[in-house]
Amino acid sequence: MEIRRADKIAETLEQLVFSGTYRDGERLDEVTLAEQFNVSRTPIREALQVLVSDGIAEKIPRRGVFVRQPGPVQLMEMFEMMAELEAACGRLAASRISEEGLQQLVDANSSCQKAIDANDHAKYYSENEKFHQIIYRGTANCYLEKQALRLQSKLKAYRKMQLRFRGRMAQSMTEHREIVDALKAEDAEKAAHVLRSHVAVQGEKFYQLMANFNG
Amino acid sequence: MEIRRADKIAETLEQLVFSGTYRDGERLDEVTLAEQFNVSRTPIREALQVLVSDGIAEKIPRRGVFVRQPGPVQLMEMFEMMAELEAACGRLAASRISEEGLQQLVDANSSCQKAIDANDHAKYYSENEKFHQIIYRGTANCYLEKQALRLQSKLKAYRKMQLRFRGRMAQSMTEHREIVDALKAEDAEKAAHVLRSHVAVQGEKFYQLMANFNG
DNA sequence: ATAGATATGATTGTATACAAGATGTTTGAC
DNA sequence: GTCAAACATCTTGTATACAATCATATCTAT
Repeated sequence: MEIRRADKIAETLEQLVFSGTYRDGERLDEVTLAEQFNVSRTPIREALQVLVSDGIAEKIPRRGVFVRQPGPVQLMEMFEMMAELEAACGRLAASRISEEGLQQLVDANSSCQKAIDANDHAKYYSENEKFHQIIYRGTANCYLEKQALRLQSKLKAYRKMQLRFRGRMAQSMTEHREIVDALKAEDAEKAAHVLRSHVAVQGEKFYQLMANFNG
Repeated sequence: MEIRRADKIAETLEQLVFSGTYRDGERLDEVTLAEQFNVSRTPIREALQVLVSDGIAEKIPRRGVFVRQPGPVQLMEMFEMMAELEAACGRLAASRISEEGLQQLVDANSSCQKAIDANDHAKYYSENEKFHQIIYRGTANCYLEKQALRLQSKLKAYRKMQLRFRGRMAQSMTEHREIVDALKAEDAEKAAHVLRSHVAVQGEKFYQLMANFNG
C-alpha cells in the first residue's frame, strides 16, 4: 500500500483539470471522487484543499469546491506578469550568472536549434523551458526562482499553442541569442528588455488565437 | 456554534507564528493543538495544511508539520522580489492608472505627511501601504495586483523595522512624490526605476539591522 | 561496552460515524 | 395559480476509531 494517497490524488486531479476532463465551474463532489479513487472522503478533502491553494479550484464554505480555470483575461494577465518576472530575472542574472550558467544557456540553445531542425516540437518545448529556468537560477534568488517556476508551470499548456505560429520558433531562437549576448555583456537593462518582449509576444500571440476563435 | 472552525484556527495559528509564540523549526503537534483549541484533530489538520500552503510551515510526511519562518537570506530575497514587483507595477501603471487613481495617490501622500507631522507611526504605516496598493491597482492587472498584495503582506512585519532609521520617513516621502510625478508624466521607465530603489532601500536597511545584531 | 535488532510507544494517515447547514420539493394558504 | 413555509434529502464539517509508520528504548550478541 502506498503512502500519502492524498498527495497522489491531488496530482491526478490537477492533471484531470488541466486536461479538460473537468470543466470550469464544475463541482468536485467528495463522495463521487471518493468512490472513483476507492478511498474515503478524508484524503479527497485534503487533495481538494491542495487544488484550492494552488488556485486551480475555489472553495465555497458549506457549498463545495468548484473548478476555476483561468479565462482569457486572467491568462493575459498571467502572461503579462510572466513577462515582467522574466525581465526581473534577466536584470538580476545579468550581473550574477556564472560562467557555467552562461555555458548551459548556450548548450540549451543548441539543443533548441537541433530540435527545430529535427522538427521535434516536444523536444523544443522542454529545451526552451530549460533555457528560461537557467536564467531563473542565474538570479541567485531562490524565492524569485521559485515564483518564476510556479508561473511558468501554470502557463505551460497555453504557451505551447502560440509556438505553432508560422516562423515563431525561428524568431524565438534569434531572441534567445540576443538574451545570451546581453547576459554575457552584463547589460542588465538590455537583458530585461529583450526577455520582457520575448515573453510578452507569447501573450499577444495567444490573444490573437483567442480573437480568431471568437471572430 | 461558529461555522468553519478550521479557517479561524488557521488564522489564529498564523498570528501565533508571526508573533513569535512558535519559533522556527518547532513542531506543531496535532493532538496538543486539538486540546488547546478544544476541537478534534480534523480541523487542526486542515488548518495546518493552510499554513503549509502559505509557506509559513513545512510538512514532512509521517513526521509532522514544522514552523518555517524565513531567515535573513530568504527575507533579503523576498525584499528583492518585492522591489522588482513594484517596479513592474510602476511600469504598467504609468500608462494605465486613471486620473482618479492619481488623485488617490496624492491624497495618500498627504495623509502620510500628516502622520509624520503628528509622529503617528501606525497611521504612517497604513497610509504608506495604501499608497503602494493604489499603484498595484493602477496596473489594471488583477493577477499582478494579487501577487503584489500577498508579498506586501508577508513583508509587513519586517518593513516596519527599517522605518525607524533616522530620516527614513522623510526620505521615503520625497521618493513617493517622485513616483507620483513619474506616473503623471506616464514615464514608465522612471516610475519603475524610482519604485525599485524605493523598495530596495528597505531591504538594505533591513540588512544593516541584521548585521548590527550579529556584530 | 558498543552495535545491531527488536519491541514498544507515540504520531501521522485513513476510514467511518455523527452533526449541522444548504438545497429542493411538497404542501398549504391566499 | 402563485407564493411561502415546512419538511426531506443531500452535502459539508467535525468527531472518533482504526491502521500503518516512525522514533526511541531495551535487550542481546560480539
